[in-house]
Amino acid sequence: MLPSLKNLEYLVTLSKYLNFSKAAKACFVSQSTLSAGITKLEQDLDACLVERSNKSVKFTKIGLSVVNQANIVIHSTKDLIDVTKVDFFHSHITIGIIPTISAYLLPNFINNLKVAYPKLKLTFIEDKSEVLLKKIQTMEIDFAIFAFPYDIPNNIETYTIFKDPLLFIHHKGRKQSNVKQQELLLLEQGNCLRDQIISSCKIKKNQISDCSCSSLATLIAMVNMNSGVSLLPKMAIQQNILTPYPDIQINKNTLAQASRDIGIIYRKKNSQAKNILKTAKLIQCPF
Amino acid sequence: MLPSLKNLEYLVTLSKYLNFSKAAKACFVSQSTLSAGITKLEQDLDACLVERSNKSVKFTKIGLSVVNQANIVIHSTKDLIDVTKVDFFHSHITIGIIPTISAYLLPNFINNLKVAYPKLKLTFIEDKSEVLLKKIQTMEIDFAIFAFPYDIPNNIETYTIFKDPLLFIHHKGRKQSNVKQQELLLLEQGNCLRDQIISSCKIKKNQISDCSCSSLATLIAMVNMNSGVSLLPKMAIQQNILTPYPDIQINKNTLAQASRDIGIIYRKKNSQAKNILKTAKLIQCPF
DNA sequence: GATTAACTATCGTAAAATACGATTATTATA
DNA sequence: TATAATAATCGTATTTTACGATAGTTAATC
Repeated sequence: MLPSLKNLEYLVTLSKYLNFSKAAKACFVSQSTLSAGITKLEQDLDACLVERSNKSVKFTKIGLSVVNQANIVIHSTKDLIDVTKVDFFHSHITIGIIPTISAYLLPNFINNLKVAYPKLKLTFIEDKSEVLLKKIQTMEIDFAIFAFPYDIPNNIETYTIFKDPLLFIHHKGRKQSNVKQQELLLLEQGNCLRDQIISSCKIKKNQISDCSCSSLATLIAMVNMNSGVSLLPKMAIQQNILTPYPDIQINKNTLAQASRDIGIIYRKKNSQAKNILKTAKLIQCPF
Repeated sequence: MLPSLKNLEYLVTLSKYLNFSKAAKACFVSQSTLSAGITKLEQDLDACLVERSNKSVKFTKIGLSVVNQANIVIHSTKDLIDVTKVDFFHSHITIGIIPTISAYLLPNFINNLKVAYPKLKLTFIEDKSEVLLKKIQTMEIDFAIFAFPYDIPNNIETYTIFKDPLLFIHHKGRKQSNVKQQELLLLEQGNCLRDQIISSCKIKKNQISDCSCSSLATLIAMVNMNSGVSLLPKMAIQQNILTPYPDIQINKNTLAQASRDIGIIYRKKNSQAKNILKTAKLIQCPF
């Protein structure tokens, strides 16, 4: 039978004092308890560990080996407690982030993290909202930087940090102010920004162009060619994403008040929720 | 608080099955017991280890670390059980032996041991009976090869193997048959053979020579010079110890029936007593 | 939207382990 | 022979552990 840790501790203490009463005192138990513990241990291990007389306590060879091994067991158990005391800010965390945010937020965020929590090790995973959501569920990532609105399951918590306006962009040669049929360029299906633009601006289906882009860069290039109009997150524009395209104009009034929310998601049951929020507070609005 | 080994095993099993009911079955306990065990473990460690839902069991990072460390603890506990299962005949034992026996008995004994128990490692300690007795008490040696009679404390067990006759030796030029005053050469005080000769032969004090020897070799040399007479263990003579001394004669009749007993001593409480006796049975009478 | 199936948590009770204090037993020493 | 030191044992109280039954939760199905 497996020995109990407590009895192993009794044995180790006894090996130091070689006296049941003194060892018992050191273990904060009665002499009879320690005596019974040692006896129990010998039964569990089916071995004679200690030879007692009223004048001396002698450990057998096996007893001494058991003391050595017991020390290993006790120390590795204490290590086990240490393992649980790892501080979040001294550990390694994995953060998900969607591509339409990543480039505009991360540089500053990483910087802030390095300053605030220099021991925190980071891994970023950039993927679509849907994929990140799954990885949150499977605990592959600790939290994800998301854009809302997004349909969030109710075991996931959200925390919004700031509002990111979506600004109307078009070629400077374009004169009309309303969006024509098939004119609105959007990212591909499955990209949350696409859906957010549609819901935020009450877009009609027939206004959306047949052609869709897999990245903002492509989309901007197409607007620059006057293949259509679109909306861009303010944080992207702020990052001078339009500098190479002097022919694109930003119209702050058309489709006004369109916006998405930037924030994080994490599992409601995550025991590190507080620390995750502390971490998320270092995400800065770039404008 | 220190976690219990059992609960650690529950956790490790749970990490394999990721299902409380199945893990419980594998541990041969009820689902409620395993559930309570995991909860208790989390309390003991003051950490969230597992996130349960009706649909899945997920280990937290800390939970996974604890599983790893728990494996170490459990395995080192099982090693501890192995430690107690060390077979006497695969271990290292230390045997005491007195000098007046050593040379005549050991070569054969060691040979027998090597054949019977090839894995048994041996250390021999050669010293006076008194010293060996102390080392038996302190468990420095497992048993000792002794010559009797000897005053043995009653926590020590004796086991006699054979009788070793003590033979009268004298210079061949010597004519008389009784032992004169100051004629009997003996080993120094403290050597058990001295006392055994005195008690076995009812020697009178005035028969003992003033001169005493510290080894049998010296004693024989003195007999060879006709400085006195003495008694020699038969096992020594058998070993051709007298071959270099053709002037010494052995008188088998004088002081006849003088003898010592050869055997072993060991602590009564020694849990390996049976194996010690098995070992001792390989000590052979050399004649 | 009710039902089912697959889960884990919880509750009450029974059994087992553990602890304690007092006592007994042993033995070396004064 | 008495004393002092020490470990074992005994009876009782407490704590822990285990179990079965039940409740509670949630995703999937009808």
